[in-house]
Amino acid sequence: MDLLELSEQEIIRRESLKELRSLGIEPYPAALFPVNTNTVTIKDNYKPEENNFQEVVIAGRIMSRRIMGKAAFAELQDSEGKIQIYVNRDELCPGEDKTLYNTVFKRLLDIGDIIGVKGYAFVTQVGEKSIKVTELTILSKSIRPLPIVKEKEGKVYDAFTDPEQRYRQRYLDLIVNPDVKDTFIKRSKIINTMRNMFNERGYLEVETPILQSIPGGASARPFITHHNALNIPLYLRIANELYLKRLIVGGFDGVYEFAKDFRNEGMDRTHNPEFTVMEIYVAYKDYNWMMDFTEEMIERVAMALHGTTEVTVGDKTINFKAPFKRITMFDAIKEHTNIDISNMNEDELRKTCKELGVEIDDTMGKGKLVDEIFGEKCEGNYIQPTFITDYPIEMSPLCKRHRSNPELTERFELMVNGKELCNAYSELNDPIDQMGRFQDQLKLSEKGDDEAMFIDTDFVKSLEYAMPPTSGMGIGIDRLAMLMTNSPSIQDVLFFPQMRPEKKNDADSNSKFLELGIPEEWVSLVKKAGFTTIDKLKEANPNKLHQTICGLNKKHKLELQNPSADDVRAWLA
RNA sequence: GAUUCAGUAGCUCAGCUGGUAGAGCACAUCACUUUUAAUGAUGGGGUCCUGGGUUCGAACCCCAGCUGAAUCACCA
Repeated sequence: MDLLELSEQEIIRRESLKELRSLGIEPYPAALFPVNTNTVTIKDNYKPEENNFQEVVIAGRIMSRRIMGKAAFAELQDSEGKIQIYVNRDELCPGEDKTLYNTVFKRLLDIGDIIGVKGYAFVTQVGEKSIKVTELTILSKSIRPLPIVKEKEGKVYDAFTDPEQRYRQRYLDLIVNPDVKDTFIKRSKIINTMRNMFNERGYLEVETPILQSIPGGASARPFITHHNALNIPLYLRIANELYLKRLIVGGFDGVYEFAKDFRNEGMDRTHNPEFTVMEIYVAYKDYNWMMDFTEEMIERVAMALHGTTEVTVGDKTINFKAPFKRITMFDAIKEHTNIDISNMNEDELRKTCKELGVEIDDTMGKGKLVDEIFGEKCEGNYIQPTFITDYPIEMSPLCKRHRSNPELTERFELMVNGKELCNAYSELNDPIDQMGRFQDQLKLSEKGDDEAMFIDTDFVKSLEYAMPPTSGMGIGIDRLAMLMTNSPSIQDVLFFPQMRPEKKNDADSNSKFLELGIPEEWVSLVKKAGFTTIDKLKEANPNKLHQTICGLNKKHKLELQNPSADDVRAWLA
């Protein structure tokens, strides 16, 4: 790294690093550090009258410092929280040599450094539980300044808020914005709660292929890649449904997977190109059973996270207490439009869409028309958890026909806060019907629907060996996490949301500058002056370049022998 | 994809009608033994996102681009 590319603060920290080493202190020691407790345990359990926590060893990052002469306070942050430490010169350095306090602690350490301390708990005059430090070890020196966030009485000053920096440098976000950590701890708890419930019931957690030669199980545009050895295209999965159902054919009674799926579509507040879905399939069940199972699961998640079924989401309170409201799709449309579409044919549906002002196009079949009406007129109204049931058959090519109406399917979606959260079926296990439905998808595809499903003949073959009656359910984990943590954007529940790559530094390599006869020690100065490429340099005014780089030499006290104006002209010739 | 807004010091942000680049925190030096957004004094720190244009003169006006955000559209 070129010193001239660094800010003043970074240079000072690098010099501190050298000075530490010259004092015989390794800023990145190899040995373990024997931590015996943590900040929050001390804060929660220290009682001065019990005189406990009198030999504590903790480690963490220095988040603030208040130095006054022979005494200093600092805040140490570990994975659990923060605690104040008190460093007194004569307690840290009982002998004659006060270097560790005067030089190392006061001057060479910075906010952001990771240190270990040994000491004992006490309460300061203003009543704050603190650790008096008797030994101090540098564990890792930070050479880049951290964003400084200050806080007083719950009010945050100079918060680190720029979304671009927060997402690109999530580690900084986690260090300085403690609530962020909490969101991800909750996310993990959601998954664990679900996993525990499934395991209690004896269902098996499985893994299925992410690279698939036919991207099946959903309607979406896939990412495509290439396998060199096989010389075939492979797709990143858009769903894992067809593989999990093969496992039910294979004889497992319950299988589930927390899966990353990938869809090559737009990105916005609720869509990331890769996202997490949990899908579960249980043999000998139907979608009515699955509704009971789903509401129990979600209620349990809410209780595990919040200790109550009521969760605040934006300006709304959502109650996840089971049972949830259940309504058929046709009844939902009737409720919100006063129109009964249950007996309409395709032309009548088109007419109805026009009357309702729902935008449609010629590629849409009957199912898609119904879906459009629902999406436009109903979906947003279901704030409290609501099961929408019995979808038209055209929209659900993997779902079993309704037991009492062959135009419909035994399908439900769970709507919460106006958005779809779960999708579930009594799974289609009639292989001949399944093949016919795939062929209908092919027709839709020929009609221009670029999201119609591919035919997976191997999956149909598996059904021909007989799959037990099965119910399956999928739930978007990111969206569930958004609801349960009151996060308005999917980016807030993904550690590393997809971002456009940062623009590249287009500087030419130093060797190209050397070829022009520029001495090595001057190349970085030329770049610092703004001439980062040879092309830019060729257009430079030699006199101005000469003055600029000589100025930089002086300014940064590099004490190089200045080149003559003729030398500079020769570089540009 | 459309529209709007934003990009200035390590961080958060000012910057008037176009006239020498500003503050707080952070950093450096000094003072200070229980502070807590510590304090006081002094000081250093800038590719004003990038590239063009207009102008005697651009952080500011115009054009193009990059990145992000919001709204809408698309999308199980």
